Amino acid sequence: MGEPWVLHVDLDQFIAAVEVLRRPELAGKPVIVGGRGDPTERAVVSTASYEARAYGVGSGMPLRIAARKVPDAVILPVDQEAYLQASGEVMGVLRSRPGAVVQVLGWDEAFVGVQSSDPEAYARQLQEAVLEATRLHCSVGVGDTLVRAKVATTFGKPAGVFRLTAENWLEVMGSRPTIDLWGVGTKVSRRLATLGITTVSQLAAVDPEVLVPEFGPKMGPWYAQLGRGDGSSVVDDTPWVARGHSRETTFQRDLTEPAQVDEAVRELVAAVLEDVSAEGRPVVGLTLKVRYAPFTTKTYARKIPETADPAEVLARALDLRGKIEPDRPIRLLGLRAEMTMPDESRQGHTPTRSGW
DNA sequence: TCTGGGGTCCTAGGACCC
DNA sequence: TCTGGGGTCCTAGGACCC
Repeated sequence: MGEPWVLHVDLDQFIAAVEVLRRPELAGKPVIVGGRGDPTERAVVSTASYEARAYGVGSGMPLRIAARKVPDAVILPVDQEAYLQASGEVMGVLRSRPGAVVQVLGWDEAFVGVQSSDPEAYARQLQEAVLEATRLHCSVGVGDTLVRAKVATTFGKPAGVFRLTAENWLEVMGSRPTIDLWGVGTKVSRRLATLGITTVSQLAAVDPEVLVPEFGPKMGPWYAQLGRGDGSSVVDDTPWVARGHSRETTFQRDLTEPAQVDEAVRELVAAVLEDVSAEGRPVVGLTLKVRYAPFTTKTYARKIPETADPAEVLARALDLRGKIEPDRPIRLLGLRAEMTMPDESRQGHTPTRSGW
């Protein structure tokens, strides 16, 4: 049987790889996938192939900039259906592995809980199975906690296997900046730096209570634990149930007319309602997030009486829309509509931060 | 260079109740 | 007349991830 291990499986350049599979002539070329595939539009890069990354292109970069960096790149539109299909096949392979408990984290990654006396061998067999069934390569992190397995994958890329446990965590991660941790971004790493904490080993050594005044009672101790790589090692395969749904758009040209804003709200609300109704669940909360030019965000939120009636939800949303700066000129860059569903209707688990 | 779109969770502060 | 302190709910705003 062996001891319990957490494996973290991450597909290599997933979206670009799926595109190359159906267009073999793109193999070896710089491929960039983003937006509608038009670099003159406001959009960003979803994924770049390794060939394109060599030019300094990465996810999140404006498509316009990416196109300038790689003049002969092949730029393709995002095709969610195709990625969802491929993702489903990969997850199916993972679930068919002996003794595997699979917790899906996104299109292209999952935790796999196993009992094994040779987790590296298990990981390589898993890679071979995925490759044979889908022709996609993946990297695998092996760990004694979820956090360590997740971070380990970085060192396994591409197509490799890497193990991180309590034993080698500090040796491998100790001198690295805190931003390399899963859950620490630019803002938090900067705030940690003001406390004199810049490396993982410094974070690992800190008294959790010291972080409470800066980050609060939950997040403070959580960051200290993250520095040590500690935490849960339970892989939970309970089906995931969404807490809410949302839609967001960025306008190719800023909106300035109230009627345009009305129309945009109607469209977004209708789109979110489709997702919610597809699950047959009611709505209990509405949020409109407005991106005003130049780059300030405002949030307008309302609890509403539980309802599954689309007309009712739309009416409440239009009422909320009335709060969008009625008394000053409008310049809207983007808009997001969110709906939340009741907690009671959730049966599955959520991969919460505190549950890591 | 100028920043997508879909999610999750945490925190602060005000309102209200006892 | 002046005013404590705890609990809970709600709204707004942030931060992070893929």
